[in-house]
Amino acid sequence: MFYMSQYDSASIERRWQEMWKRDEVYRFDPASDKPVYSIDNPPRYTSGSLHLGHATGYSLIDFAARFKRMTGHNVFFPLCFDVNGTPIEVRVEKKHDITKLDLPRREYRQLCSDYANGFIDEMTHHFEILGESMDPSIYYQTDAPYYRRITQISFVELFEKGLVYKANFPVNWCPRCMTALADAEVEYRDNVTKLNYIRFGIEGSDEHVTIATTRPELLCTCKVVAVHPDDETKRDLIGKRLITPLYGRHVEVIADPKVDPGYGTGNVMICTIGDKDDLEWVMKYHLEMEKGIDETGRMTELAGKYAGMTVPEARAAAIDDLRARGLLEEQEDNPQQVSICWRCKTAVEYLQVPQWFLKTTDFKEDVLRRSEEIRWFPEFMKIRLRDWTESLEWDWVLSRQRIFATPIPLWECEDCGHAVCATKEQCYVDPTEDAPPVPVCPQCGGRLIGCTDVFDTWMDSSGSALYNTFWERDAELHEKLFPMSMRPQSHDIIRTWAFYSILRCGQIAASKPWDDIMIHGFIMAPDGTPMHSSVGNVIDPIPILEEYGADALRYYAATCSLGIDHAFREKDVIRGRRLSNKVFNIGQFVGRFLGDVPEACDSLRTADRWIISRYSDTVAAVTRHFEEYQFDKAMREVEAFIWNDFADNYVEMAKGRSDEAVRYTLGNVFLGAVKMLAPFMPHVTEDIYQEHFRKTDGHASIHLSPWPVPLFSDGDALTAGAVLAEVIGAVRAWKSENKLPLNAEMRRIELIGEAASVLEGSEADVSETLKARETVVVREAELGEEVVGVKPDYGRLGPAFKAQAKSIAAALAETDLDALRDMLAAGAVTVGTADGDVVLGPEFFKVEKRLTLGGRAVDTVQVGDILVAVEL
RNA sequence: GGACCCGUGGUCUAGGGGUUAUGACGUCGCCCUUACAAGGCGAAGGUCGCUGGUUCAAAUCCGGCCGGGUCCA
Repeated sequence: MFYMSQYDSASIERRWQEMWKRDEVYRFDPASDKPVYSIDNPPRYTSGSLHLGHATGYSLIDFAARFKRMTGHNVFFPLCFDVNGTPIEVRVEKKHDITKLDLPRREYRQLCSDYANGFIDEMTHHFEILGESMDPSIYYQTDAPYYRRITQISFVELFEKGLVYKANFPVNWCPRCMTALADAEVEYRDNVTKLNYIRFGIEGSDEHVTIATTRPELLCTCKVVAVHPDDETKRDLIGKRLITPLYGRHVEVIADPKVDPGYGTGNVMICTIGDKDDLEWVMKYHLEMEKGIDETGRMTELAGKYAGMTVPEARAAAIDDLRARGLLEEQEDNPQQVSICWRCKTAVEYLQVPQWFLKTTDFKEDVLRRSEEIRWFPEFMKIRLRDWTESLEWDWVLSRQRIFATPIPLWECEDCGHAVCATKEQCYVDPTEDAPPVPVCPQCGGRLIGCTDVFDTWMDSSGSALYNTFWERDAELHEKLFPMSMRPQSHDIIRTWAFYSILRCGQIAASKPWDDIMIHGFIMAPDGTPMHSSVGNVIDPIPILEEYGADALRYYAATCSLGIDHAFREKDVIRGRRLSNKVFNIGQFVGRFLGDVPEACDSLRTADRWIISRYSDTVAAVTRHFEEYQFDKAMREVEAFIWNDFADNYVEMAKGRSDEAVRYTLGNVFLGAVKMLAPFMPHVTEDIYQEHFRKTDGHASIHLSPWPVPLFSDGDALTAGAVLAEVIGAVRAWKSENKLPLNAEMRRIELIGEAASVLEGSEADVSETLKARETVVVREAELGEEVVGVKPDYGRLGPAFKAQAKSIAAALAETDLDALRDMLAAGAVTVGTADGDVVLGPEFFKVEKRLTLGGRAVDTVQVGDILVAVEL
């Protein structure tokens, strides 16, 4: 027979990937009676290139999917893509050098759609070569009418429940994208700007007041000036009126405790509006809102001579004019954090624009309660959701003034502003093209105009648990599938995807969206810093995949524990490749024994009972780790078992055997071990299964075969096996120290002492493994027993004597070895402490003995209480 | 500024009250052994960030400090 000595990942992986696809191995069966395990899989954003973070993240999800499939579940794991939103628009605008105003909506949308859809085939292929077991039979993409229909229907329900309202309210506005942004879409960037000290005249006087501001261009909307009420030096100012420079407007001075007297001059000009503090004051004092900046980020007519300038231009011009008139006293550097758009990084302004809102703040308690019903992995990530939820002050701005997203299914009356919502039956509907459900306004008979706003893309995303469970598509299936089993996602989108999903499933279905949520971290560059294309440290996973194989990359993914970020470690991929190779080679060797594996066996040796017990304990531990999404622990456990216990120890002992017991043991243990590895390394395990086990185990794929169950765990065998491994290890070390090859022949091994009796029956295993002609177990030889050490067992003393343990330990430390030895030989040790004498039985001591063998020309190795005599 | 996570041999990492601290990578030595040299066996290498406290007992629990990270203001 021809054996490949090296595992060739490339050809083997391709072969099984093709088989899985052809045979639809991962197909979800809607008609099945098996318990469902459903995954609210993150639709991959159609941005093209595969990032190492995606490769790792989706592999973690795949581990859960494959495990659940093998434990008898009907797994729902959709192949899906997120095709929506501003990032695609940004790229398309860049590519074609256009803005959203340059093209009819339909054409603009088509450009985006073509661009994004062009990536889908390649991205699907990426999932396949990573071995992800997503099911194309339940495919979806978020820009499709069938998906958008669900988003719209859910909106119709919310609208009908009175949870949607339109308000003229200041929102975060991105002047580049020309759209409103939710708080969650705003990022912050450190920036240094100038703090400008500007003179305001005092009404009816020649004197002036100096005010420090970073935004002189907003002088045109200055409504009021505030000082701190406890600021003695400014008490006289309160109630007076000041004259704004450049504009000559008269504004009142008020006292407000929110003013920081230490910042600038302690005088604050309040404009409508520059930042969140302004906004707070606007609300508190009901200031009239004036719009100094328009939707494109340019100054309005209010700004007078600066009208039409961009914000930075206007700021520079205003400073020049102030300086020219002697109104600018000084400038100093002012570090600040500027709000920026998370998509395009443009500075965000607060603008008052009519927007559609979903009531959110009323549901904070609701979200918190439901998040308690969900099992979080890791648990501490729940705190992030709680903190975010509790800190929310505003409702969710649903509307965006963009194009490539789901249209808001509303029409508004041209005359009275009354809003008409689409009917559920109409959806999917595009109000910019389709007719409203009623011909004219039901209130005044006016003409209805289709809404041109679209939804925030989180409105689509947060409905994935509803879409996946056939909500409004198939009532019976929905009942069966909802809530879903598990949501996997990264920690950065807890405040968005997780939060909005919980919110909306609560509002629409009065339920949590899923039972479990699994949060993974990011993959960082090898030095631990984030990967950014601008830094040039992005690692492309494809060459890694080609060099080491998908199973090796997946091994790396398995080492990434949940919840925290991980630097990429190529050495772990290399380790993964070694493990693939190792397992493949074990398969080559063990395969020789697998022709005839007995159904049962009653002639098991100690070594067999040992490895079966170790195997059974491993199955139990690994299963538990999988249930808790602790893939790193599961992987470590499986790897250590296969490599150390099974290959290094058991297989070495089995080499000289061919009996029924060894065939039974190798067959069962190896099959189960390979199955435990299958979720992590689907290719090499499939290869071994197809080669050696398919006929006997009887399943078309290892991934459709049942998860292993423990056989038995025999405490005595575990102890004996550990001793056996220790003895073998000690003799190997002895050979190594004596510069002997491992396979050096030995005449005789004698295992001496009471403790050696556990190895009775394992003599052949010792001989065969260590190349000894003979091994004997002897309870008594001409032995001398010498106690070389007596140590108090603090692990027993502590619990037994509690507070007294310290003085006992101190007294024992002063007692010499000979005295302890003599007292122990007599049965008990008496020590004097401050509280009187204490009598300690032998159970409180760890006695180190050395056995001696008189008069024989042999080398001896001590293994615990066993003396190993080796004779070459 | 707040919340959360993390500081463990040269590097990365496990362990979350019990006295001999896990493993990987790297280093060194030996070995081509009826699968695997991309392997096996063995060795060296750590006062578990610092500092108080709780406890009979702390890498582990608590407080403070230092350092790194993430999310948010």
